[in-house]
Amino acid sequence: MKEELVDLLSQALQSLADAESLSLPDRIDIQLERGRGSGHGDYASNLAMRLAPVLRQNPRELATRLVAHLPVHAHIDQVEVAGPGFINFFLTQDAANAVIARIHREGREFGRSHYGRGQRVIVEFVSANPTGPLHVGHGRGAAFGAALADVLEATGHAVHREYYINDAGRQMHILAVSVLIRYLEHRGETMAFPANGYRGDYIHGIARDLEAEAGERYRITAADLAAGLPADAHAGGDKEAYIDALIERARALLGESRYEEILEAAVTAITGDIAEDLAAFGVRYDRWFSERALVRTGAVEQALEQLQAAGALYDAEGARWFRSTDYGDDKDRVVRRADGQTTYFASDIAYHLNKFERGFEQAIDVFGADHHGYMARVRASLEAFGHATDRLTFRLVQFAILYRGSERLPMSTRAGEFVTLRALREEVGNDAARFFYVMRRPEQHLDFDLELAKSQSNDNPVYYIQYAHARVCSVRRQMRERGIEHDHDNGLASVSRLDADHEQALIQSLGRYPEALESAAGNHEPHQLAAYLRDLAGAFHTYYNAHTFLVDDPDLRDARLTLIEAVRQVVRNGLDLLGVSAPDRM
RNA sequence: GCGCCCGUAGCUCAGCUGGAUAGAGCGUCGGCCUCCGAAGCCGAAGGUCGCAGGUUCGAAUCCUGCCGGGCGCACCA
Repeated sequence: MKEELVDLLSQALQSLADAESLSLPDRIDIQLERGRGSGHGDYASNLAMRLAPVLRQNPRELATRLVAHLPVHAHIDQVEVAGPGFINFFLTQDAANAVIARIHREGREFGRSHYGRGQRVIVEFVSANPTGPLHVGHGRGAAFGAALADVLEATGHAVHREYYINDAGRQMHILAVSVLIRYLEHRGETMAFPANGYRGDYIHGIARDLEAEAGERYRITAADLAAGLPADAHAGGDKEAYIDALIERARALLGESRYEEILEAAVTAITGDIAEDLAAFGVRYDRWFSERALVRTGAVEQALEQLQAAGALYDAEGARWFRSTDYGDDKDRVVRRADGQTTYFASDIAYHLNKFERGFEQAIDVFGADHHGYMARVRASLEAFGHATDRLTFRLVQFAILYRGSERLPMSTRAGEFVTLRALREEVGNDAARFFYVMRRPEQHLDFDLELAKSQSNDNPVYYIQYAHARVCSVRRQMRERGIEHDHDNGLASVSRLDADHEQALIQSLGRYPEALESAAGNHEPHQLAAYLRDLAGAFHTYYNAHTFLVDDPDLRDARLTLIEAVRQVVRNGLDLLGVSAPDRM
């Protein structure tokens, strides 16, 4: 409908220009927006106001003459010039009602579009380091990324969901020795735990599994392991130096292959745990992309060579640097350390290059807000490769702060007292968690109140929407109990009976769904969909309270039942994209 | 110090990429179940859109500068 109106306006404009021999600007962007209720029509255009200064004319008069040149259209009931020069379109009731039939015809497909024109887009999200279970902060990235991917897919993008596993580098070694020490403890050795180690309970679990599988295979004595190490932090030393020495010592004592086994076991266990957690949260991926694999295949070296060839690298202070300041970064970045190791950033460069080499036209990175410093440097590297930087979009997801009522819950990873995503899901359920995570703009800090998410009360927005769905189902059950038949075809034929204000408002709301979805996708803002669903549910509940559906008049009754079934369908379609269930009863 | 994000009702937030009287929920106050689920509905009170400039027909929205808050600024990942 929107497109048709744009078309009509441009015809009118042409016709007016011909009649008055006006010289129009080359490009005219005709904008149409939804009238926001109160008497401004279904659609409004500001065309006359935008054109008035260019043509040196009064906007209202211009609008009036434009309207006079508008072709007649069956779906337009009335056109009005209002305010400073808006052209307001009022659609006929038939045109508005047509959406009901369309919803029933398209069912689960209703709202889906080709807006994205099949564009290949890769969405990378969560990508938490495999050093421990996901915590509540990651949960937001998961829910947001999943909803964004689904929304993009629904609007005609070819979406690929990917998790980048940072399974290379120093932190993996810290993980390995953390597991090793717990393992040795279980075997009766005693040794102070490194200040810089991972002390979460899950480390014990991995150590125990390792023990069950391999028995004494990794047994070394604590005394051997501790021999010649510098002082750790609690002994007044440097925790970084200590743990690095510990890693070297462990590798030497165990030998490279046994050491690698421990590391492998630890990474596999944690990655598996993360994957299981996400799957249970309804978050699925097309691929888990390993950083180590990237290093192993030489992709990192290749990327560096390409940068070298482009003259973007230089050596200084014993290390090799990427001249990212040439591309807008604050400072240049090390890609190869003085010890010869490539950095995490070097892998990241190769990884992003790889995304485009795989043929994705758009890459979207969903990052935690604490990673915002990366945007400039990653973008810089792509620019150095000659890729258009607008092909890479970052979405920063702010932290979720947990509350229990008014009490703020502390969260810290290293200390091991963090709240896991799993614990959150168990406490409030997947539906509430998924919805709460995406109901706010991602840039907005999220206050996540556990009590509120759990409460089955009217201040919980998840239930409000789900309840709309359940209520329709309930009406259906009631109908059967009373032995009433719903003649769906008659309902469709009788939609003109839906002339009450509440019904028209509800129909209008239903008609907005495809646009809401498109806007959520286009702006990468799934929360718009959440907000839309709340509005739709609100319009439905209002209608429910104002009118009885199961009336004696069969035409009216069928029409109303057909209408609320359409509501049920749209609520369900929308919730589905957000990963929230649409229960038949609650 | 530099960079990114955020300041909208008492609280938590929308505001659709500049439009016509700034909207929800919670909370407060007052109403609605012999009627399809009250997990609901109706009404009232509550705002200088952080502050100051600028851009233009028009600014919560765009630009600049301040003020306040969060988060980053490693040859860690």
